[in-house]
Amino acid sequence: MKKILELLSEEVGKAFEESGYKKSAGRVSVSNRPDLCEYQCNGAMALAKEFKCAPIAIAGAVAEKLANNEAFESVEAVMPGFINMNLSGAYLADYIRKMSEDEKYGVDLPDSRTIIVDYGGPNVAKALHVGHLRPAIIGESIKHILKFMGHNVIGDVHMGDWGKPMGLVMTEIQERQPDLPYFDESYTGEYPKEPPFTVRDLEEIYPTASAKSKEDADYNARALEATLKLQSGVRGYRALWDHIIDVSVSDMKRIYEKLHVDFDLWNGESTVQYLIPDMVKEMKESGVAYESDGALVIDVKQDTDTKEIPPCIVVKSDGASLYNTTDLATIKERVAKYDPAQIIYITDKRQDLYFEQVFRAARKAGLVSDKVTLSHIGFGTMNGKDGKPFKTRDGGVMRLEDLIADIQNEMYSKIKENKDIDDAEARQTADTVGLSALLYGDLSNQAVKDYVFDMERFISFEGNTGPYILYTIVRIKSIISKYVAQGGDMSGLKIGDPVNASEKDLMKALSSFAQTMESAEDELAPHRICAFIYDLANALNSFYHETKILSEEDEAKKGEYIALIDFTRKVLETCIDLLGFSAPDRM
RNA sequence: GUUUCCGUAGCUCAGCAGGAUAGAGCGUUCGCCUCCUAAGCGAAAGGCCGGCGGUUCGAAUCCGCCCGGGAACGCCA
Repeated sequence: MKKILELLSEEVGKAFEESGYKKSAGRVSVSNRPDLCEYQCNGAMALAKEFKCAPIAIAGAVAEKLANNEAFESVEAVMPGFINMNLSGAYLADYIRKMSEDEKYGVDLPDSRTIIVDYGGPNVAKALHVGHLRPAIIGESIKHILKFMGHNVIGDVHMGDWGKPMGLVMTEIQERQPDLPYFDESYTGEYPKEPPFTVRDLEEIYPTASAKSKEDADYNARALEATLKLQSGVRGYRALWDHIIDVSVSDMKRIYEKLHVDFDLWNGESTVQYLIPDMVKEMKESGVAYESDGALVIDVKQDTDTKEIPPCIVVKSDGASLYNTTDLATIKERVAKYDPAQIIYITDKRQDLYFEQVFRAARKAGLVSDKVTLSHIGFGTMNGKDGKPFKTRDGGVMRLEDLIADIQNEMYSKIKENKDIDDAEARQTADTVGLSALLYGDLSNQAVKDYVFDMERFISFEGNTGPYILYTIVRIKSIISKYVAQGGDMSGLKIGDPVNASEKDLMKALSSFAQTMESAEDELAPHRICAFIYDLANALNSFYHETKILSEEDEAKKGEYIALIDFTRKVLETCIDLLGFSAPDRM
């Protein structure tokens, strides 16, 4: 079904045409002067020069043609040449009714593509920390948005499980337990089933190893050697690696679940090892890759470049593969396995240049055709209140699990302060509302920008926050359950024509859902949805205050109100689901 | 140094296929609960949209040059 702005633009476009101008001048937008009108068209002013006449004359002629159009309550030409319009309540309500009956609430799904979203990017050698928050929740939301828009979306966590961090961890384990059979290359027996470390150990081993490698060149060399041994398939190293993966992945799943983040694929850099030798061989044979300073590289410079783009290193001079190698091989695998129309990478924006190199190298090496879109969404940093990257109170890197727990605990205290409810329910509500605070606080910002993590602001029930949105939904749920308890029947209720300004405003807010979803998809921008539901929640709350719903004496009108707020609830719940959280029944 | 992203109210952020008086929230000030959740609603105050030029009838939005901040720039991811 068509979007409201499309429908209005068509009407106005027709009027332009009838007046002897081009139809495209009739583009209608939401008014930026709500005090003057609801919708506006600025097309007359653009035409003035071409037709050498005053824009107001054109606007006047067009407005006249629209005078009896049933879509509008009023159409007015205003100096210097604006066409100001107010919608007829019946027309708007009719649109909302159709929208509410549509499976996708009025969003058209013209094409369905296979899209792979590569997000999360945790490293199995390290515990998930705050730096893993943004890729997880932005990616998850984008995945939901694309699915809603009818695409076949595959989310891949794409773990870092094959690079130097693995070598570092193994080296440190060897330091501590040199007698383990994994390090004895003459050992031929079965390796132990139980891992020689716990998740807690792992969390501490990597930072220790990483620090040592920076100070101790010999240690660093051993780590690189261990990495290479793993990659070349030395049996003991593979067995130890399996333990690391098992321990780490089950812990990751547990934490991602708390964020409602769910991956379709738990692949990693290691997944595509089998493709690397042939891929590298082909690159050499075709001549796209050549040796430079001992490493194998692909030139990715282009004539149109405004800067020097260094070549993409495919194989390091020591023969080991790296991030680039596995990413290229992963592209090859994804194309072969899923034939995607698009692959979207969600990472820190510092990797912009890196992805530019990889994308170019992939195309140059013929790994993907030009039909496949390769996109990189680079997001900014989550900062503390001091404007610097977020740290714990003592300056360390905060574990993701602790961050989630902190916000949920804060929310718990807040709920207990405000309401007298039992602990179990408070706890559960706090988890739900706390998660909304965390996700909304992040996703309501444009992804590329850095943002300030401000616990107090995020958990506030006032302003543009997750809890405010949930509060609005809970309010609706509460009215509806009272309505049902009073004997009201939800089936067969229909939205009526608006009887007051706030009801009409609520409908106008609802009507831009399709527009919102389209821009969220085009721009891969969850914050568009946040802006939309914030407006919608405001419109609902204004309506709530001006309209007595349950005490409405006209039963038919009461039913229409209920139908309208229930539809509002559905739209709000659809949207928060796209953001990755849900609403409780009470709070 | 080069490239790139960002600079909007005291604070945190929207707006950017150019449009009429630049929007929210927080904070500040003032109203509103005999009534469906006041964790709410309404109102006031608060701005040379980093600066200077250009394109245009019209620029926060497009272009150029500056200034300020972040980031990246061959064997990390």
